This record gives sequence, structure tokens and C-alpha cells, in this order.
Amino acid sequence: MSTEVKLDDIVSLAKRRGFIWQGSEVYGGLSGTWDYGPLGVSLKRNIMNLWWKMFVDERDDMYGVDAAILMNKKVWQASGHVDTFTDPLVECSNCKSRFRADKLDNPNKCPTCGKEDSFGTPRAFNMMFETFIGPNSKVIQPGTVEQVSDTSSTITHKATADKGMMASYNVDDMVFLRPETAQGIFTNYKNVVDSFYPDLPFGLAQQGKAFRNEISPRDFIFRSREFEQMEIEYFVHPNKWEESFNHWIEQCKRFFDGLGLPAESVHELEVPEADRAHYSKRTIDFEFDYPIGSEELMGLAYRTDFDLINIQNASGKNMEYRVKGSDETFIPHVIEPSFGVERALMAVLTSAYREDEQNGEKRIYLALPEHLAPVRYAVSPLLKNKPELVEKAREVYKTLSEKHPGRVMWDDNGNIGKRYRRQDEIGTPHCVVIDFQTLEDGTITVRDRDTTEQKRVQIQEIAN
RNA sequence: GCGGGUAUCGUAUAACGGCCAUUAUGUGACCUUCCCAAGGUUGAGACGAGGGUUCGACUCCCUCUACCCGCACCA
Repeated sequence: MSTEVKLDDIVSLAKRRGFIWQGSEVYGGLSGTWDYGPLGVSLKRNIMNLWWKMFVDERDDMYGVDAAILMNKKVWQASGHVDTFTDPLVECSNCKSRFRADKLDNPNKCPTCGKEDSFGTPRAFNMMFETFIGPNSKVIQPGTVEQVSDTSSTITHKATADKGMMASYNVDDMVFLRPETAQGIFTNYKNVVDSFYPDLPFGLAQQGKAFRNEISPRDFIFRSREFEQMEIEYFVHPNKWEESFNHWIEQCKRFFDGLGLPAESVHELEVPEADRAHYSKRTIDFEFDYPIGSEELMGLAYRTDFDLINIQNASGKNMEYRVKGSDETFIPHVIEPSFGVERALMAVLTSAYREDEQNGEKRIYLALPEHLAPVRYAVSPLLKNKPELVEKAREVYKTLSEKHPGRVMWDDNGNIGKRYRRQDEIGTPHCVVIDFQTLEDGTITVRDRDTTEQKRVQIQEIAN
């Protein structure tokens, strides 16, 4: 029955039911930011917890870390982000095309329309967000609003222009919001080795926010300026990277399965050499069939020893690993499975969204896997004006809540049909109803979200 | 950032240079109801923000913001 899922339907449902709202909505919004409501944060956390359980808690070879978002500038110089994230772009005044100023064969002629001398001054585009640290970082200069310039040591802008002043910052105090979480792992590689000395292969895992100043955030939560990553850097012997790479292909699929994504909607894409990042010797992109088309869900990259060597060179610290009981030393190579939380969430919503017909009415429901559903059980008295039913239902609600903290909802609004529909839309797998028969024999009805069928079971049965 | 479009209660929508700004649904309260959005009474809830034209602007104009469709960008 469910055919093409439209993005608008998902966005609408997400807003209506309290999953996801536009960031800063009361003030007209802020592009590329999204806020999570009670059900959204629950769903998102369930996804992140599933990941952590599967890849950290249930494994002996994985260690969790949580690095700071603000990092020493040298991190981004060593990683190449300062260079590769800053592109000098020029725009053709005639045809509006844009080009990397440093990659033009003839810097005076537009390759698209052929017009000469149509380029203005190159403008620097950096994907990293900047901010400033320290009490002396800001100098206010009254009356210089007109002047917007940057010099080698000072960046000025109109931050306080509305007060007729201009703020001037010292670039030495400038820091970046991390554009990826991976570097927070690499910078702690040596700490973990020094403290735990794990056998190879071992991995470090991290979940956290990352920030990119996207030119054009788009497609709901798919591409935003602030987003959450779940990343693993898996350190291996240089000769054994293929083995681990294959291992992680399988692990990624296991995770997709845990998200309830149909296998036929996930596509494994071998990224050809020309399209790979400069540090990668092999990359696989897993794409998912979103309403917006088939787009990247996560990436799996063989990063070689690129990052640890960079850190070794930039910091002067030895990044070599010495095999226990042997003289063999080397810099480990790295396999990196990198997941975007929002992309996983959007895939989950896409594959769970269903419409069918019931008594001639459209029924919308989210067929979420039980372990991801924000609410597992909704508990209702059949009639809310019968105190004996309400009292019994409260008892059942309390019992279930103790068993599943935070995953049980009390619902006595309207009639029973309305409650079912409401719970359908937020993906509650089980609706538990207390009726008059409950008072006689202690059985309750449990109604299934996907089939809408109900069966009678003993209260004890469901509690267990 | 460029081009085009859009912006009305939570959601989906209607109309109008001038009367309390529609309708559906959702939502709060009360009543009713023995299982799939039944019914009744009653309440709250919107013209994205700012400026201009006008006696009067949700409506016309401008700016901003956000979203949608293309382009560009995507380490």
C-alpha cells in the first residue's frame, strides 16, 4: 500500500507529532539547524545507543572517547583542513559561474562563457566555523563601521555595527569548531595506547557534534550546518587492513539491519580512485534510497597511516606502535567507519513511514523497530469515565513503566480509536487496553501497530 | 552564493484593499461511549519579521529571514 514516501509527509509528521522542528523557529528560523522534540530526541538517542552498544559495549577491542569540540588550531593545519577547506573562489560577472581561482588555466577568462576580465576579487570560502578565545580577543573601535577588511594579523567585521562600533579580533585567538569528530580520536590515540596498551587491532569510538558552514544546507536534516557523527577509527597492522576492512563492511550491514532498513534500499558503492579523498586508498559509500533519491548514508574509508603520520610530523611525538614481546614497530593503519546520526535517523523515518487504508480512512503509521520506538507501550483504560477501569489501568501503567522506564505512555484522550491512530503516527508498537474483562480475569488486550490485531494476555505476561 | 517559487492557528487549507479572517483535523476542559479518528457542550490557537504606499494592508511595493525546485559546493 505504501508506495512513494514524500519528504514533505515525513517533515509534516515530524513537526506535528513533536519529533523535529526548524531551529530557532520562533525567531524565523536559522538555516541548517534543527531542534529535536521529546519524541525526536528519544528516537535519536535510541539510534545512538544502539550504535554504542553494538560497536563499543559488546566488543572487547573498542574504546570510547569524547573529545572537546574546540581544538588547537594545529589539529586542523596538520589534518589538511585549513588548506582544503579554504578555497579562493571567483565569480564571473557575466554568466555567474564560479571557479576555484587557483585552478583556472587562464585566470582572466571565464571557461563557461568565454568572457574576459569578468572575474572580481577572489573570495575565501572556508567550511569551518570560526570563533575566538580569550579575554583580550576583542577590541572595539567606535566609528569605524564602514571599514571591513582583513589583514595578516587582524580580522575585523561588523559584529557591533548596530552600535556604531566595529570589533577587531586577533587571528591568533581564533579557533575552529570541529568539522569532523575523527581528529578528536586521532589526537587521543597516543593517550589510549599509553594508558591501556591494547593489542592490535583495536578501535576508538566517538559520538558528537560537528559543524560545517555548508553553502547550501538542504533536504531536511540530510545536510545541515550542525550535525552529529558516530565515528570509529580502527587501528590495524599495515599488512592486515583488508581483513579489517571486510570485517567492517559486515558490521555496517549489521547496524543497518538493527535500524530496520530493508537490505534492498541500501547500496554498497565502491568509490573509484579519482573520487576518493587524498588520504584514502579504498572507500565504500553506503547509499540509501531516501525520498530525495539515493544518497550517502555512511562511509567506510581506509585512511592508511595518513593522520598519525601528520600528527607525528606536526607534534614531534612518536606515534609508532610496538608489538608486545617483539621488536617490530610501525605506525598503525586505520579503517574508518563514519556514520551521520541525522542521516541514519532520516533513513529510519523513511523506511518506517507507512500509509494504508482502514474503514475507508487513510491510516499513517511508523513501523519503527521496537528497540528504536520512542514509546513502546501506550496504556489506556477502555473508558475514562469508569473509575474502576482507570484505577486498574494506572496499576498496569505503573508496572510497565518500572519495567521500561521512559518508554511507556499514558493515553486516555478521546475514544479508543483516536488513541490507536495517534500512537500509530508516533510508531508505538503496542497499545495496552484495560477493559471490563480485565477486572474479572486479569487479562488485557494488546493491539499490534502493524497488523492492528489484538490479543488477550495476562498482565504478568506483558510485564515480562 | 546565483536563478525561480513559496510563506495564513500544531498540521492541512479558503478568501478579501474595509464587518469578530474561513474550513477540516489536531489540541485543553466537561459530558457521553464495552475496541479502531462516533456524538454533544465549551475553551485556546494564525496572516514569518521589519519598513513603505494608503483614510485603511493578510492582500500592493521594498528589505530581511526561512523553506521548496534548479545550479554551484560537498575535504
